Amino acid sequence: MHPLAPSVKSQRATGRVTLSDVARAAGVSPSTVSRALRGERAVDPALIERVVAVSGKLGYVPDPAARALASQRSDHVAILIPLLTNTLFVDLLDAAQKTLRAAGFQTLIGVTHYDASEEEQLLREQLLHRPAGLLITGLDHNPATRKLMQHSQVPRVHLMDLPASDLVDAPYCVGFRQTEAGAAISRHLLAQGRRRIAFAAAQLDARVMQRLYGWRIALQEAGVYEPTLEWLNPAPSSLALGGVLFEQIMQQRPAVDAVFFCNDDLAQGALMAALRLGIPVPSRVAIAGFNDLTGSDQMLPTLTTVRTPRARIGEAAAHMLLGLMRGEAPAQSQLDLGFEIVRRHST
Amino acid sequence: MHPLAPSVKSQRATGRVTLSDVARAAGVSPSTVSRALRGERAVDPALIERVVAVSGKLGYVPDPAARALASQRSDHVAILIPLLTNTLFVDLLDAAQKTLRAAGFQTLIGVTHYDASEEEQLLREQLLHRPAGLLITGLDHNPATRKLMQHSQVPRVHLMDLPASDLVDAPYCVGFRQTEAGAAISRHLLAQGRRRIAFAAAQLDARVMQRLYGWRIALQEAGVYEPTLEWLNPAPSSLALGGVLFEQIMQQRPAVDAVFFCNDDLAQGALMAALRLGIPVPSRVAIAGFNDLTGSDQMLPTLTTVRTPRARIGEAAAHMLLGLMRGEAPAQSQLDLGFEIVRRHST
DNA sequence: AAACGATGGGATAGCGCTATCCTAGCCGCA
DNA sequence: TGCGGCTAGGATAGCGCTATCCCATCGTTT
Repeated sequence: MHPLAPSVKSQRATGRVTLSDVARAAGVSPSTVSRALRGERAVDPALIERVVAVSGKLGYVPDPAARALASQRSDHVAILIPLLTNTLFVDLLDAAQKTLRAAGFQTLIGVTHYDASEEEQLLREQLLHRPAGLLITGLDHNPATRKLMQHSQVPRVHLMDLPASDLVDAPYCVGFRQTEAGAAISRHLLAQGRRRIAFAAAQLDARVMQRLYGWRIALQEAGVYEPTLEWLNPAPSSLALGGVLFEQIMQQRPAVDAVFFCNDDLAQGALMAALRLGIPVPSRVAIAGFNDLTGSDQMLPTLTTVRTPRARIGEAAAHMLLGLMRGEAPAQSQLDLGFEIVRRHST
Repeated sequence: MHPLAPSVKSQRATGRVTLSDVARAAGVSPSTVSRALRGERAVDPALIERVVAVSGKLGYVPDPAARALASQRSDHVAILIPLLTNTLFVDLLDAAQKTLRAAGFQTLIGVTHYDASEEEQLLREQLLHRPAGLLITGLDHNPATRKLMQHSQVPRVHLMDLPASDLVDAPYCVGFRQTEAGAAISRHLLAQGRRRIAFAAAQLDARVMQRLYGWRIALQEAGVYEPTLEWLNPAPSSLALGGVLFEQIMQQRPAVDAVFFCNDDLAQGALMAALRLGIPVPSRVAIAGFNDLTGSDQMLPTLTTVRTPRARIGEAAAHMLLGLMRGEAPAQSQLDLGFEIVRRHST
């Protein structure tokens, strides 16, 4: 064989098929292969075809580490969510991950456990990998976290939450109006003739507080607002806690004729407690939840709740992020996907 | 300033503090910094101290991409689990992730949705990133997946499952004996005087089938095994399906006096269905579940089940993997963490 | 006709590390 | 005294890409 026509496969120590191997086999320069494969700049269509064919034949797969090192940008997308035990976030995550994977991105998942400093630490670790994008739950973050995001210049989309008003420098976000949803379900209870409507919540994150505000607004509008009907517990949300809260409310405020729980797991726990205690729902007291989680349609009675479009939020946010990563400006920086009152038998 | 004593910070285009910067500032070679920081080979303790101090002062953080490219090994650990909607796997994941993070590893999570070819595809994508280790659920994988694992030489630990017998070439795994657990809960039902015990299952993965075998063994031992009492449904497991299965069983086999559901969500759905249908539990029929998931202690009646040590499995598997990645051989290649029958009021 | 920008290709210098080889110094031993 | 083996540091060649600069070839303009 002619010395200037080496064999197709290089004899690298690692045995990996590299971009140079493809270039040599296709008879073009590495630059051209790189450009052809990434669709960067203009490349002769015939060359693109040849390069693609050759790289397929050789089984060439780009090395993410080399790419990240050279371009200062990886194929990772960082995702920060509070919990994995709330199926809400799992649905969100699943949808986002699916969309991102299809576009060739790997997701780095960070679970903050509703802890701002853990969030900061996780973000810091994720940013080391120079993620191409960031999906982060909520809009409230500690100053260090905000600074990290600002400084890193990584395209990002916030999930679940929308800013109160249309600020000029508001970040990109996809979600729905938590306050309105809280008000809507409260108005539903009011429409059922309920007047002493309690609000019970745990895990008092920003979104829960917005639901509280919505409840307040609806009750104030109806002239039945009473501050002592707020049951706020900072502990993590759970079925058991829902039962406890419900029992407390019934004991301390027997006149309450409806309870709006900020999350379905609490409401489900309350329904179980009602069964246990023999308190008829909804005749004696109506119960409403939030999120329409798994099992809410299986309760006895079935649970009236607010269906939140978390899967669609995950997908839409991922799409918006993909656009941002390509350098496109999204049609709108805030995407409101709404919510839906699901009327069942508990109200 | 003397030309041979350049300023501490190099003027890289990226502005990043690099290992060379640290080396220059500490007056040693890059090799020494690299070794000192990684604890590789023997380095003079005084030098280590100096290097650590300097790198701290400069705010040096190693670049994972450069490291991965040079060493052919990243700081990622790939994790493959079937679902995120089953809290079982969430607990597993949370524990594993926590342990791995503490050791400086990033986790790449892949959700297979119980699909062998999706598992293969996910693994393929994850292997591109040259993970330092792999945690994978179960022991049953398609040939391509097995080949990928074999060929990649990535240290790995299998989760939840243990091989039937102590094979010589069995992979490392941490879990418990699913068959024994299935037999144990069945024996518990037998001990309660139940004789017509049905087995109801969905999402028929390998572990569910092992529980079925356990149930068969226990019932055969007691001489009450009957093949027609097996209710196997390949659909995904859910509360709703549990209710449907329970109703079918009660309708078609009214003499059944106990049902062992392969997962708690099915059992919970059955309990709700029983309430709805007015079928007294456990007096008319006992109900047992598996995994002791969230809410099982809140049911009416509370659900007897098998508590599985998934958090401990996640943690132990992560520790075992950390050892393997350091090149250590674990004390035992199979770690059985057992299970526990939780007797509550449904049996 | 000369000058010009636009187009599409190639050459090459890094990106920031680790792995490998090399070497100076030291000890122990014959 | 000499020599071999060990120890602990340095020098340097990659790892596999991308970004940048450069250049030849066009077609277009004044």
